[in-house]
Amino acid sequence: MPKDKTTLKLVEPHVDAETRIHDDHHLSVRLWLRMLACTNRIESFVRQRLQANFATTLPRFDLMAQLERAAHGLKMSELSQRMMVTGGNVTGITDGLEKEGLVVREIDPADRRVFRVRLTAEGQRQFRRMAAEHEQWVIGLFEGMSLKQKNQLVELLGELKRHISRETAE
Amino acid sequence: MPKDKTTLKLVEPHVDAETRIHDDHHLSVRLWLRMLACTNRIESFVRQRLQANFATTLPRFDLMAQLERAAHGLKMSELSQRMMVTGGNVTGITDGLEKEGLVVREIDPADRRVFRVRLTAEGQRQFRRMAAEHEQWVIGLFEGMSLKQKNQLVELLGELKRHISRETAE
DNA sequence: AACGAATAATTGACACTTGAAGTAACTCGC
DNA sequence: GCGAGTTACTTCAAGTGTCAATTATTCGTT
Repeated sequence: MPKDKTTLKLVEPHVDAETRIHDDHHLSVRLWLRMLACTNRIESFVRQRLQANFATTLPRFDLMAQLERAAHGLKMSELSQRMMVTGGNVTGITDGLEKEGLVVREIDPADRRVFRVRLTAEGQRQFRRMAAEHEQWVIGLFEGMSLKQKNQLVELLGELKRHISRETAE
Repeated sequence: MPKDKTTLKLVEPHVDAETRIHDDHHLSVRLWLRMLACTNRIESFVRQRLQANFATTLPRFDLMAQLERAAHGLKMSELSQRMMVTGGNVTGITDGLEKEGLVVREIDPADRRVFRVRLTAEGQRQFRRMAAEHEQWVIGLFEGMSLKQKNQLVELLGELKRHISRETAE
């Protein structure tokens, strides 16, 4: 596990992934890099807060978030799908959380290949504390946007997501 | 380096980071997770294409992209800023690219602490081939969106980026 | 000129991620 | 019931990423 203390210094905001753009680039590329820049900023902010306030990481938080709403736990493969990462990855993250007593692997009597992963009581407790703060961070980051702007963004991104799904489905 | 061949199988599109959302979540959190889902899809698409078509990776591509527009090369620290990653990271990626003869470290006579990193001729050639394709991939992914929608998104994300910069600047 | 502080880059420890290869368990058709 | 193919999970190597500590150099003050 990493350290408890983090400086929270963010990268210089004046120069970033988007700064490279010039007029000769196409709109789509500019859009993509701007989206990437926003996402990276938010993500790195959340990572640093999780590290500083809870000594944990985004993947761990993400895994616990998936489990929190699954009353009967999730299979490793379900976790892998929902987190959009490979199975080998889930194994490692689950190992870590299990070692700290935050989740457990339970054997599925119906199919002995399967593990059902569940939050422990302690895991529940910890996750709820983190989730509450996490929500406040996100709300804070989007605070400058009006309700209308946020709704527009949700709409447009929903549209984008549909198109991308088609494009990347082969 | 990983293998040349990639299956290009993307994660099942039916279940992803956003699927966890329910009505009781706040708009900002929903917005954030939707943005993250879009970005992750695009990023993983681009990664897989870079791997499959050029046997390279996104960080390498990113580093070369920074250098391409810098006639006199960039210092390691400048690369670090523009790529929004730490210095130690840049050292490693540069090592790899240098070993493959795509970039060179040149000593700065004015300040002997500094390396100026430049693309080699071979690096230039390779990058230009990759960049051309990369642009087509991105254009393809955003193809379903109208010009108006794309412009709206660029605008809204620009707004968001400004707000985030303020929030995360401490 | 010499000292201390600041800066540039590297290194090492650790975490996350992927893709490929391996093991165990299940399913289906015969 | 048995063999082939599939599925669930783990393991491994290589790359990416962070932070903290180290080394080398430069700058600013005295």
